[in-house]
Amino acid sequence: MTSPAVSSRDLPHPTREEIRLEGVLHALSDPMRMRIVRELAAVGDELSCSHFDLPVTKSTTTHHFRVLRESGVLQQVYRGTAKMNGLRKDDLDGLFPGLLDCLLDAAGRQAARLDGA
Amino acid sequence: MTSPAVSSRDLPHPTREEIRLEGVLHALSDPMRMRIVRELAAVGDELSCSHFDLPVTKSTTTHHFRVLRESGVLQQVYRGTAKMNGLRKDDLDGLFPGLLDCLLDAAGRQAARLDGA
DNA sequence: CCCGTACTACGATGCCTATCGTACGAGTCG
DNA sequence: CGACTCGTACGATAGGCATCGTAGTACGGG
Repeated sequence: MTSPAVSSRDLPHPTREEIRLEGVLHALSDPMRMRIVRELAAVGDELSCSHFDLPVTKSTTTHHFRVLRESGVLQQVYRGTAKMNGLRKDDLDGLFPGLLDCLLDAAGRQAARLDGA
Repeated sequence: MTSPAVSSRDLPHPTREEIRLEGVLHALSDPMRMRIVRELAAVGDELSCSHFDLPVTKSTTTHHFRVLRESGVLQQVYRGTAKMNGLRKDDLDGLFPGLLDCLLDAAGRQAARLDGA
């Protein structure tokens, strides 16, 4: 029960230079995907796909994670059977300083507002 | 040649409370629409639809302006035959402080980067 | 009143996408 | 090995959307 090795299954990621703002905004314009990113940011660590309990099937969950990865918002890596997901905060901050925090803050404000707080 | 009156033709706008982050992000995830918003922010004033010289037909331009209005990014009003467009900066800043400036900055950085500056 | 300008409405088209279900592959543990 | 878990692949479906062209409406000026 040592820490599980990173699998050789490779997942295509855009390089930092390939990340496009419109792609990031499109990825985050879906509530399900914004929810994933918010949870990831709140934890501040990598999370497995199965950690998320989304109101959609697993196929659809896989789809959303792929969109987030291909737009450059997440990095994904297999560890054993789990696929770990992490925010690409450094890359996003490097390209668009402050944007991620701003978006997360905006999402938090809207969530608080709509929850009748 | 007095200043042209505001027409009675009414255009439906969301109230501030009805504006949704996902709608705003979706609206700005289209390069044509981001271009419109950037130009509007740079001028800092209202502009008529015809001021913009976009590489699409006028039908498509109308469509993009409607998406921006219905998502709450723009306010539109007829003045004579012209339809004037203004950023709803106060409403957006009230809901999501700093977000608009952050997005504009991000778009500016990407434009500078891709223009080989 | 007629014309030109500014913008819209509508229909068509082709693509993208969110969702599902089922069948499958990769890895772990007994 | 065999069973179980995690996640993928593929096909289907339904809806959304960016784009166009054409025809039409609203407004202002001669």
